[in-house]
Amino acid sequence: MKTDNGTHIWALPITTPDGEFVAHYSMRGLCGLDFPSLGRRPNPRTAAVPPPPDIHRWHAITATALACALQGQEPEILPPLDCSSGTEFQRQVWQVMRKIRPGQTYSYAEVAQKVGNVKAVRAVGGACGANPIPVFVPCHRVLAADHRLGGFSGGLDWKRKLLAREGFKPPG
DNA sequence: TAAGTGCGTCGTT
DNA sequence: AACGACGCACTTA
Repeated sequence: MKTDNGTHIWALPITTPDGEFVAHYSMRGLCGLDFPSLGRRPNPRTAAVPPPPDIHRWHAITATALACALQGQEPEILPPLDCSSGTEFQRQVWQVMRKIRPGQTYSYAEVAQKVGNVKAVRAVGGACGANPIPVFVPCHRVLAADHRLGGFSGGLDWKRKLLAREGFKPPG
């Protein structure tokens, strides 16, 4: 597969107890993660170009890290993350999210404050939705100010599930 | 309390 | 110029 700028992207599956995720890699690192699709499963054999050794190595790390994260634990090591698809603002937001520990949550407003633009609350929501690497860039730990869930591009069920596995207690 | 409306504000397309 | 994974103030029931 290729992107518009001609860069190769490799898609490799990861089987977990929660279904088959798909990890996407550029030469720079992990650049995307898809939740299990309930539809037809992708065929990993359709890659036109065989993945370079680096990517095999990263993929092994990703698989381990994902298994760990799905149990609510913080992975010891991650593959390099390629966030180059994002704008400057989005990368700032994603960077802030990466500092949120499992079970800890921020509000969209708090993230906006962390990036130094308290008024960009709604834009933060947009940046969360544009996050290409959910789970590892934990946008599921960003909630509405009233502690409701807000949204989740992967589906609110996943947001609930990920938070629950981290021990987060939703307000009664 | 709960639910609904209106609006400011910002980044992205 | 239009649209949101927001947040707040402010009605209504």
